[in-house]
Amino acid sequence: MKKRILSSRARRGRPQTGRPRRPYHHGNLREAILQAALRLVETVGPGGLTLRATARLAGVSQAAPYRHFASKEALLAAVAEEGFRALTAMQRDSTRHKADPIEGFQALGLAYIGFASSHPSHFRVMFAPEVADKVAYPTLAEASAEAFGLLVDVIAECQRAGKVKEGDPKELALAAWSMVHGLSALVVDRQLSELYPVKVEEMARSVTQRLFDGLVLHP
Amino acid sequence: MKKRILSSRARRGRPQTGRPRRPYHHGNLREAILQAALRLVETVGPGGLTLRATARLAGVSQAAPYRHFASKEALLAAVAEEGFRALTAMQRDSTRHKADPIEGFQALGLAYIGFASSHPSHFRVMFAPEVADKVAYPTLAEASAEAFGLLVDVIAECQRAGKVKEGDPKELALAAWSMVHGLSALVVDRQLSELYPVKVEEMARSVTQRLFDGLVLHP
DNA sequence: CATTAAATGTTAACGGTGTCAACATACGCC
DNA sequence: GGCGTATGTTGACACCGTTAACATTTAATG
Repeated sequence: MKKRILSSRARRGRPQTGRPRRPYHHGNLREAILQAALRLVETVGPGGLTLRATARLAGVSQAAPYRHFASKEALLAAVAEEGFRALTAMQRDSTRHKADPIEGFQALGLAYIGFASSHPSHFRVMFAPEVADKVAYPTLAEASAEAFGLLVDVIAECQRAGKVKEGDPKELALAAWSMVHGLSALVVDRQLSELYPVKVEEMARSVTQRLFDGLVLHP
Repeated sequence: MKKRILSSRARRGRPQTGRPRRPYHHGNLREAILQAALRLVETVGPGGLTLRATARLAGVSQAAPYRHFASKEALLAAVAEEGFRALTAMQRDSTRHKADPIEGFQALGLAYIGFASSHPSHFRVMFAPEVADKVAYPTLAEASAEAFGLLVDVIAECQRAGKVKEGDPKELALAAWSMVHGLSALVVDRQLSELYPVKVEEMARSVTQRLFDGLVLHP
């Protein structure tokens, strides 16, 4: 039999008529912690995110997050998943009301880069090496696959309309994804800050256009 | 006047005729620590690198690295710089003996992706957000600029030979860099593992070729 | 060569971190 | 009402980055 020491400390005298005084059970801690992590990532960056700081921001004890996330990595995976869903939504939005499928294609790429440059830290978490074992987080893999699917679909549509060259849409999508992901990564990791004092959107348009038209002259 | 306690511990009896027994001063600790960090990064990844583990691997005390690197970030910056120099060398090698400048252009891209996929952790350090303030590490910025310069030069050469479309070489280089950097990042962050069970070099060839020829049909 | 300043390495400590075990409280179901 | 279980808290451990105080070696100066 185990001893039960240190029981029932500081019983509150009254029901505390003012505020109900944050009850012992939070109600929706998982969501609250996710939101706190989101906010922290956007402010201090992915490397600066701390499980303990997240708990403090959510107003709970240091170990409370472990009831909802198996580890810091799992929390980051959840943040990443949230990011892929937001990206997908933003991309879907961008293609709405585009008559020409080619315009939709380009809009998708611009939206990708737009998301990255407006939420750099969130973008970084989505591709952070700590969460690379996405097989361990199936819903994360699914969310990421959905974003890629959008791209494959619009390319196939362009091909049916005779606006894009033939070939496996997935292969073309990989080329397009590489391009916008590369520019996004360079922007997010501040690799271009002094090189090109140009607006990001301008770079994005230029770069995607180059991919559309090609670089090489064929006489 | 300060007390001098704990002085002169364990005087060695003899000059230790066998090995000279690692002297108090290492001789070339900076390089040794850099090498240790390199090895650690390649084994445990950039996030797993620890200043203390680096010191242990180099066989010195935990605080010794601080005589040569101002902080963990500075050590990472040195590792990154080393990476850019290795990348530049590998790229330079790849263009040697290429008669057609276009071939040299493509070889540069393939070498970039080859470096990334054969040294993924090192590649990640080179673009890690922790070292993003590259203004603080001028030699790092210089090493990275040199690699980009290689690309700009070969593009200008292709243009002079009438093999590549006109335009600011730096702008074209940005498109090319984005593409190979994007594919590299996706490979390195294992974003394609199940999507494309194809050899990386095959993907690299396909993707760069798509950039050369363009995606769009112009009737 | 003898002194001594500077460079280089060590030890010990501080606050912070991820994680876990033991414990406390509240919810929901019988 | 009683009780199992989910949820939250406390306290501890090992490890980390960083710094201050101290030790040892090298190099410069006479």
